[in-house]
Amino acid sequence: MRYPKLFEHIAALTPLPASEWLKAEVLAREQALDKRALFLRPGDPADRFGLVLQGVFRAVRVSARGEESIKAFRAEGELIGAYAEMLQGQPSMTSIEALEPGRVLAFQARDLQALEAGHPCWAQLARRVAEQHYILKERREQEFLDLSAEERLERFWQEHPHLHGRVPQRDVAAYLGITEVALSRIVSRRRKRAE
Amino acid sequence: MRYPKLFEHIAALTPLPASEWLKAEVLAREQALDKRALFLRPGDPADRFGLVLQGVFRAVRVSARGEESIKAFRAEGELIGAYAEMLQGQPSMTSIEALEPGRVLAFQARDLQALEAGHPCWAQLARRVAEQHYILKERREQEFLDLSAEERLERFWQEHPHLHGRVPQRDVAAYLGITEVALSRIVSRRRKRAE
DNA sequence: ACCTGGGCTTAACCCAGGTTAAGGCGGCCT
DNA sequence: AGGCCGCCTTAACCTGGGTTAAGCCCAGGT
Repeated sequence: MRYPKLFEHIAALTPLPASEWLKAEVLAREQALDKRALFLRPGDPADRFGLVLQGVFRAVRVSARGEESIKAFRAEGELIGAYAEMLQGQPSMTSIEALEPGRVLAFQARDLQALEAGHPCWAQLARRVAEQHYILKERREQEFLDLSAEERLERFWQEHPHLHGRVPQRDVAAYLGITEVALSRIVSRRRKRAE
Repeated sequence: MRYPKLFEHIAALTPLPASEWLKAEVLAREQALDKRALFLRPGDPADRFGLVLQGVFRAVRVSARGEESIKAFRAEGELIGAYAEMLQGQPSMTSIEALEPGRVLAFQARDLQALEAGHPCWAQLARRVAEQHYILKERREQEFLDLSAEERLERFWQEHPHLHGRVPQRDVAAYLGITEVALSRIVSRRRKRAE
C-alpha cells in the first residue's frame, strides 16, 4: 500500500477493505503541481478528480463578467474536482488551482465506476461523499442567509484553522463573497476593537 | 399501487422495480396538513421525511436572533425533511411548514433503511438524492457569490415558475436572503423600468 | 543596492439593502 | 356594515460593502 494515511482517512467515511483500496491505487497517478498550476481548467471534461497529498488548492468559478469567486479550499486528504459537473456529465466550469507547490493522487472517474461493479463499498463511498458535500454546502448556504460578512469571516477561521497563513487574504474575500478591500476593512475594524 | 405518479417521478432518478415501490408504499402513511401546519418542527428528531402529494411547503431555519430564512420551497413530487440533520443523526433545526392545505406521504427513515437491506435500488436512490440535493445547493451557493439580490430574484422565477402565486412575497425575500422591504423595492424598481 | 511586482491597506465617494414606521388594500369574521 | 388582520408598499434615514485610486511593504531578481 503506497498511501496508508490516505486509506485511513477515507476508510473513516465508510468500511473500505484494504484489498479494494489497493485496486484503486494502481489506477491512480501521482501528479505534481507548481504553485499557480491548474489541476483542472474551465472547459476541460470533468472526468477526473484527485486526492490532495500535499498543498492547498482552491476551486474557482469565473463569472461571465470575469470576477472570480471561490467555491472551496482543499488541503491534504481532501478531494478536488468539478464534482457537480461530473455528476451532470458537463464540462468543468470550475478551475482548480494550487496555492502552493503540491501533489495530488489523480483518478479517472470511469476507473472508479469500474470498481463499483466489483464491490459495493465503492457505491457506498460515493454516497457518503455526496452526503458530506451536501452537508457542507448547506452549512455555507445558511451562512449566506443568516450572517454578515464579518460573522462569515469569523466562522471561516473557526472551521478552517488549518488554512491559516496558507491562503492569501484576497482569496478569503472571494470565498466570503466580498472584495479584498471590504475584507481588509473588516480585519482592521476588528483589530481596533481588540485593543 | 396507490401512487403511480409518484412512482414515475422517483423512478426517473434511478431504476426502481415496481415491486420495491410497493414495499415502500405499505410503510408510508398519508398525512394531511392545514395551511400553516408544521410537518416538522425544530427540536423534533429528524427521523422522518415526506413526499409532497399536494401543496407547497417551506423549509425554514430560525436563527439565534429570531430571524427566519428559507432554505427551500417544495411542491408536488418533491421531498420534505431535515435532510442534513438526518444524515448527522441530529434533531431537526429546520421547521417545515405548509403554505397551503396539503398532503404528504410520510416515511420513517428507519423503514427505508430496512428496505436498503433487501434491494440495492434503495441505496442507489439514496445516492442519487444526495447528489441532486448537492447540485441544487451548489447552484444556490454560486448565486450568493456572484449575483445581486435583483439578479437572484430573476433566477428564482426562472427556476421556480410553478411557485408563481403560491408563495407570499415575504417568503421569497427570506429565500433570497433579503428583507421583504428590500424585495418590494426591487419589484417596484423593475416595474418602473418595464414601462 | 536598486527596481519590480504582488499583496495588502487606506481613503473618498456611491449605492444597495437594512431599519423603522406609517399607511394601503383586500379578505374574512361577527 | 364595520373592524380586524395579513400582506404589501412607500418613505426617510443609516450602514455595510463596492469602486476607484493612491500608496505601502516586502520578497525576489538583477
